[in-house]
Amino acid sequence: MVQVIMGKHAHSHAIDATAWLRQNGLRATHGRIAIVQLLDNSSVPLTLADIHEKVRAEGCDFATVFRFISILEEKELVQRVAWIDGTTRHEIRARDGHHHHHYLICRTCHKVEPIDECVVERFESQIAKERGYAGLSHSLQLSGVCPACQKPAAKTRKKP
Amino acid sequence: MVQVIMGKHAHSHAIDATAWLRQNGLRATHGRIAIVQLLDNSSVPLTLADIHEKVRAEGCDFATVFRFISILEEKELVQRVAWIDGTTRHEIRARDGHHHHHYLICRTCHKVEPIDECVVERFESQIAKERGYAGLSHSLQLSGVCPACQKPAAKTRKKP
DNA sequence: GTAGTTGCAAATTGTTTGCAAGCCT
DNA sequence: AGGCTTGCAAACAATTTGCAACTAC
Repeated sequence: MVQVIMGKHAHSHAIDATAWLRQNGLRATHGRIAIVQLLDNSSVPLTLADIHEKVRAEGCDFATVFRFISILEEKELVQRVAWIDGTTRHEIRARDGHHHHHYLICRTCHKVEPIDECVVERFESQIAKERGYAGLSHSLQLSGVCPACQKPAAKTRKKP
Repeated sequence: MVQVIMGKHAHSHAIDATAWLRQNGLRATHGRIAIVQLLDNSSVPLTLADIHEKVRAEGCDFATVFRFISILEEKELVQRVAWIDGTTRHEIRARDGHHHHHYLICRTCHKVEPIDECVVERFESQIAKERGYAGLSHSLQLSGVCPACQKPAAKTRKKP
């Protein structure tokens, strides 16, 4: 699991998961609705295990999480993120009023803070022009040791 | 495996792997020397499988690669990189005359080009100051479709 | 000599698939 | 009703560990 510090873009208005699914040509089942709501409410990318842990209460199997996330990624509604700790995570694509952002991760307690600014965008267009690449996208993660974990007997410390 | 375009920083002078190991308090065994030389010569991060493939000829087992890379990462001599395709890769940390760089990856043919400039560095110190993080490092990858792959019958195209 | 390191193989963990039963439209 | 979706369990793949033999110092 992942500790989260809510960024400015945490939003109180959940999307209507059922409508969203139908709009995208997907059947609205109990488990899928739970998964979509979870992704929509999370300000950080989640692993399949994270998602399963939260929706198993609804009787939603791991295989369902796996297959449904695969479908969402094929349709490019969800994006796969290679996390610095080697896990593969998944986040819903930017919706209205959300722009994409990056993450600051504590190497000790694994806390994740979203970073709103994106310094890379201008650089990206420059590279596109100089090297002739099309459809550029990027992935940026910063990691370091957070203030709490810099104190000797930090209580937040976790396993590698 | 990974296709590589050599960047300006490809270097002909290999480091003395044995000396480097001893300087860092590590025993210089046959397998370790081969692994260090390989990492030192590569201009892109490698997976454990990539490394094993190259050093198995020296009779070096996968478990040795796994454990030795873990040791190097604990000592922060090697850095782990979450690659865009979900694989975990490893690269030796910047040495004299090498500054760290980032990568531009073609989503079609998987070609990797190093990028020398780093736009993130100034931003990094700003974040360190604002949020009190120590020992910041970052990982940035750009991906897109290279000029060759934008042509209809691109011969360089590869499997996803 | 001795502590650290290795190869081998097994254990563990994570990912993916097949299939009969169930649910959405 | 009918096809898409699910849960379960098994298959497959990747990562990690135990241990006796070996090697560097």
